[in-house]
Amino acid sequence: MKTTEIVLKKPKQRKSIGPTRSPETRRAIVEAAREILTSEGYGGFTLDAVAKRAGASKPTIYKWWQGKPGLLIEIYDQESEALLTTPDLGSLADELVWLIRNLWRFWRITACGAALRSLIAEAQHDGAALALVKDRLLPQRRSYPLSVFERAKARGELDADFDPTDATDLLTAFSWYHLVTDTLDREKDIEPAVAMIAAGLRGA
Amino acid sequence: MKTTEIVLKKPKQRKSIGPTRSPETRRAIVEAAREILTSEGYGGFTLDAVAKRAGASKPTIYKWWQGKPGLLIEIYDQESEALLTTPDLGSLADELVWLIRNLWRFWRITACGAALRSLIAEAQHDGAALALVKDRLLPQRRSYPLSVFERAKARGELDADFDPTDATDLLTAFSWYHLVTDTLDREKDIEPAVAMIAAGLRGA
Amino acid sequence: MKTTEIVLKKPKQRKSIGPTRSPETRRAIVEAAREILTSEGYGGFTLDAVAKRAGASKPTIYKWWQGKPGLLIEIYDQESEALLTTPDLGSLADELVWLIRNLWRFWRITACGAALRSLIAEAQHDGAALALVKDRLLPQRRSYPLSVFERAKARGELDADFDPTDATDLLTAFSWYHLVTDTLDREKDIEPAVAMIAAGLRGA
Amino acid sequence: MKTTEIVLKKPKQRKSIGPTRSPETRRAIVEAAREILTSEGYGGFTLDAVAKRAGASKPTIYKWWQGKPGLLIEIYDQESEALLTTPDLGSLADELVWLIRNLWRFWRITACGAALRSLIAEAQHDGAALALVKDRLLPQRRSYPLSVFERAKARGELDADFDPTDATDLLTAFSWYHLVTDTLDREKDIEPAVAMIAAGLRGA
DNA sequence: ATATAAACGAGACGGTACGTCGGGTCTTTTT
DNA sequence: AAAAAGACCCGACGTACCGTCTCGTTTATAT
Repeated sequence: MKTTEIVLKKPKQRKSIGPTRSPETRRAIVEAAREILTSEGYGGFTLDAVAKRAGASKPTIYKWWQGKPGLLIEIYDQESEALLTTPDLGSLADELVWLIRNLWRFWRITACGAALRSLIAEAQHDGAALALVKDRLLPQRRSYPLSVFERAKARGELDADFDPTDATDLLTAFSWYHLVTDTLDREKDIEPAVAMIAAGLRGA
Repeated sequence: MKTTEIVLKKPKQRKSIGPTRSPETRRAIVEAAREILTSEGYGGFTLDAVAKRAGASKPTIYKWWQGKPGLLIEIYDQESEALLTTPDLGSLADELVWLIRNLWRFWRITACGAALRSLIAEAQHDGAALALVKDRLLPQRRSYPLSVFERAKARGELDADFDPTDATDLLTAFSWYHLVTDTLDREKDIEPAVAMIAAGLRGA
Repeated sequence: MKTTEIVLKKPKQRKSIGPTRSPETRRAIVEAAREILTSEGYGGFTLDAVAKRAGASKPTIYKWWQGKPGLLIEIYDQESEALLTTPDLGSLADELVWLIRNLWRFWRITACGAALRSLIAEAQHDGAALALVKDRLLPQRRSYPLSVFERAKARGELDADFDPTDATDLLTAFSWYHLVTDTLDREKDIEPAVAMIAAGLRGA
Repeated sequence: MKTTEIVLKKPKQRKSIGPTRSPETRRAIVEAAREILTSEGYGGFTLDAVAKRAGASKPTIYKWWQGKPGLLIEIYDQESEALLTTPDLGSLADELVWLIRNLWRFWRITACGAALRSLIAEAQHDGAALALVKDRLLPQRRSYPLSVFERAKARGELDADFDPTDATDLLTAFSWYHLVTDTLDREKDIEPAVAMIAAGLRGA
């Protein structure tokens, strides 16, 4: 995935603001990383490129984010604030479909899809990246569908003591699978999969 | 992931055997790749290392396999011949559990787990690798659980016209998820997941 | 000196004609070598390219010409038959100027200039090439101006026992210098140099 | 020209000394290049070898010297400081003989002979190398015999308005010819050639 | 006021791997 | 017996990122 050199804007030079971390530099780096990730994907996402675009220096990036994975995590964290809460649609299955479709669209539109793909790729050869994914990303992601399951319990679709962990993992696996095979646009696959899982939950 | 240089055996030099592809060289290269993948993982899997260990030349590798992804696919193809057929265990759920457990063990024991992890990683920045995965690997893998579903149909657990595609993809997603998060040893996760899916299938 | 792939004509495939050297193959190889040398220069003159263009195989080239230098020598030998004999111009200096100008033009027009440049380049790291140049090329080249010196003796411009070796070497050096610095078009440099040498010869 | 691997000393690792070019690295690279050139000649002079011996990295070499020709030029420049000034010997011819003999010895003893041979070889297929030779090397070399000609003018051997360019080029050609034919040890050839040229100069 | 300490841009640097090119050798097959 | 074909190893090429290491500058804080 060779990428052409695209320089959208000349970053203005920042200087030290004394012995405190510069929020401006921090913002510029994350922003540059996000832009590169969006426009070039994982292939063009090198720290050299990020530093250059941000008008920052590589040591600064390594100091605060340790490396690629840390920076990617921060991007994911920041941007995932924008993930919408699932509305009450009357049934567990409908809400799960909505939730996953929303997640996929979020991944496609924001830099988070590319960030997560990159993280998964890194994690295959970098133990630290894998640890970050497991310790920082997954717990957070597990909380995303919690309200949906709570509502289903209130509705009586699920037992009150139902543990959503396994179901959540299965849904995550399903979404990751479409992410890494670059098939997030196949939204029609969502319904059958959710139907299968939802039926399983009811039956359980 | 710095790795120490491990040279197990000095490969003898091969010469050309005329205007035909040397099966010995081919074997040596695949074997070397498999060994490196097993002992070093994706991090140490460089074509330089493979060529050196195989006593082969990089141009030969690029000529016949085009690059890393092609070589990885071949390893996976070759080795996956050893995947066992699932025995008749009396129920769909039991057989699916057995099948997935067997797949995970196969991934852990052979080089195929590392190969698939590497392929998935490559596919995140290399379109050609992604295409290989989707066109060469996935179709083949979809056929793996076919006999299990056929038996379930014969048993009456599933309708005769049941299409196993969605269920297979979900099981694949589940396995890939554990692969890329390096949690193939959590076999206890298999049963709940399969139970959910199997219940969904019955309910459908 | 990156060169674009130029294939002027598709060489027809020749087959073995039995236990005799094929004159057609020989011709095709030399011709292909000459063409590449002319159009691409030393930079594009690889045996792979020659073999491909000639529709021949590298082993055939190595068998009959041993390698690049041998092939280059043959090209030079063949083509240098076309070098004109210097006419009687009435004076040694005039004839030497004519001779050198003719040589330079010959180098520029035919493949021999490029061939000699290539040979000189090869000879800087390849002892065999150097030996070929000294043993096969130089003696032959020394004979080129002989008739001019003979005429000068007859005319009385030189003593009867004059040995032209040193003068010839100096003229050769002068021409090689312009060859390797790619300044064979500076014909105006010829006269002053020859004047200097001719005056020296008279004075001697 | 297969060469045996000779490692005389294990180079100590250098680190960056900040955003300034490290003179130590520079020195180490030039030194390594010089050593390889001296011991192996042009045949063994690869940038891989230079980098390895210098304990430097190839990118550093390419960054500062662009490639082989640039490095060769620097070696020549640095080392040619050691060229001796020709003493007053009373006659132009004697001084020219002394000068050329000194040059040849200098070429034989230092790495400059090999460097110049390499440069000439490179220049036959690399336009940039040729340009370097013509623009950086030749002008400098033309100045070498200037003082000799000046003394000859003072002595009255030459007219005050004599332009030494042609004579210098002829002498350069003569020396290059012996360099590329690896006959720098034939010092007895110097006198006749110089005699011819000197006589020509007087006669002019 | 002044010294200290931290943050930062800059970019050099060693290192590893990349993917490619050309050289020279080997063996099978064809004539 | 000779040639065509092409596979093969080797070594070098020039480039891309990686992660680290100063340097010099700037500024808030501690003296």
